[in-house]
Amino acid sequence: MKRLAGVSASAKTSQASEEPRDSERIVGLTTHEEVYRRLRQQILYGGIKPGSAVTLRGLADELGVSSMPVREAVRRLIAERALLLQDNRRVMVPPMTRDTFEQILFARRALEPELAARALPKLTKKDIAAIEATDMAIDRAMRAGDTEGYMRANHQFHFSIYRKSEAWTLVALVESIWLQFGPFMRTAYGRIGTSTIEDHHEFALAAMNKGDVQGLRSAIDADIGQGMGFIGEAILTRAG
Amino acid sequence: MKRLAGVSASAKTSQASEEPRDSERIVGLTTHEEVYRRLRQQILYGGIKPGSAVTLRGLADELGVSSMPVREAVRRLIAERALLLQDNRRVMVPPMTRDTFEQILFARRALEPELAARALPKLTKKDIAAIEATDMAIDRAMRAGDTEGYMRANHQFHFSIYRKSEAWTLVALVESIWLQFGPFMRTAYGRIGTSTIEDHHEFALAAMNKGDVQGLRSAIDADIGQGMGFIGEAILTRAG
DNA sequence: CGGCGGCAAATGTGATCACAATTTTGGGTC
DNA sequence: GACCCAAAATTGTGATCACATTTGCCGCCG
Repeated sequence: MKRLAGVSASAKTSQASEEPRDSERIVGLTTHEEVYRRLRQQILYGGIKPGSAVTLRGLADELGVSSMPVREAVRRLIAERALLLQDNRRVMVPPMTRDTFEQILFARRALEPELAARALPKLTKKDIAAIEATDMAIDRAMRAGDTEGYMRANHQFHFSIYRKSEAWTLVALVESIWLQFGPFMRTAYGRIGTSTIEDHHEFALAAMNKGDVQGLRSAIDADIGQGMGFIGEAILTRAG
Repeated sequence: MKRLAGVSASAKTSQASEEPRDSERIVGLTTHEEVYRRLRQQILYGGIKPGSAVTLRGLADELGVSSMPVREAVRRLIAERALLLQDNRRVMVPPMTRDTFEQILFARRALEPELAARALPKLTKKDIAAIEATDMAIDRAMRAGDTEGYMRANHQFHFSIYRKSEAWTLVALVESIWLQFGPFMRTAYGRIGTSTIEDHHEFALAAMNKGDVQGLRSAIDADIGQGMGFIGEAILTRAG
């Protein structure tokens, strides 16, 4: 088995050879790891709508693997709170509530500025240049109205900074938090559009170039508050 | 199969009243859920030493279940960072490093005082009385040198407060953090003994009785700083 | 006596089957 | 036409088997 090669997000897959192609034996990725990463991306960038259900056999058929790796990947995502195991033992993308949203906002402001501050002394000129390039990609996606591209680039912008802190324990906490509001973010942007977004990345980049720790903290905090407030108002006015 | 506790619930009807310990609503327990909770307790209260390896078949034989539920439980604990999947694909209790320890300390101080503050307005007289009783259990365990009893009671003291906040997203984050330093804490206390512990629970209780939010925040923060600093110095001086 | 190679045991991973519980569906009654 | 109940399909859970990789042990050769 182990097809899974180039299956696109929600599109129906084209029939491929059932032979296990060992072309990518270079990376020692297990099947459930691949399934995990694929599902994770779909959730993180809004490929699956909040409230929609996922089934083990459904995912297994879609990805061309047995249900075994899917079970492990789904179990892992449930533990990370990216998926929700209901009392019926059915699995769904968790719907967002006002309470959850507010707590996520608090946790982000408590952790992410700190991560940025820890990363700052370790950022090289090349790192900052790469981050600036990512920021330009964000602008391009925003102007093009490419919601998924925006979300990917925005995620990369933040975590290419945070990862430089090498504070893996805190980074893992923040990654788990992002997984929880990903689908929700997509819904918000999909409804409002990306053209009206105005982030604080310029201030963050300026602070990075100056080595201004406190300025970077403030910029990240402001970016979180602005972006989350933006999408928070956009959706939580109807249900939460 | 499904031995596990001498109770062979045939999964047909909901067997009630099995575990009076952690009072959670346990009705439709699956096998992997039972395995998960058992492993979780062992890790949280130091039943397994940091660095020691666990094997799927070993746990399965020990608990009298097949490897299937163990795989799911272990996968879940890996996702929660309570266990570590090494490159060899072997699973172990993560060893503590100075960096990880410092990040856990930061995250605890960032989140737990807030949880306590959110819980305070929802605490009834009866809740506070129960928390005081738990604190007395802590003292008893401390004087008796009962390390595991102390850890259980201390865990209960903190989380019986935090859970009252009903901020489940934040509580989940903090639970994940506790899972990560549990084994380590046990090692420290086992080496030093519990008789020298001096927590700030009295101050916390006083603040709760007065409804003093800021005082409660400070007490929890001090309790974290003191306790973590204590065990931090105790061990990280040798390796980390 | 110590390093080295190879063979057996142990282990993680994936697939498949069986079963219980839930959901869905279809037909029949009022 | 609405409601209800039974049968069928769907789904999650657990067990077992097969296989590749890793670990550990033991003897061999230097």
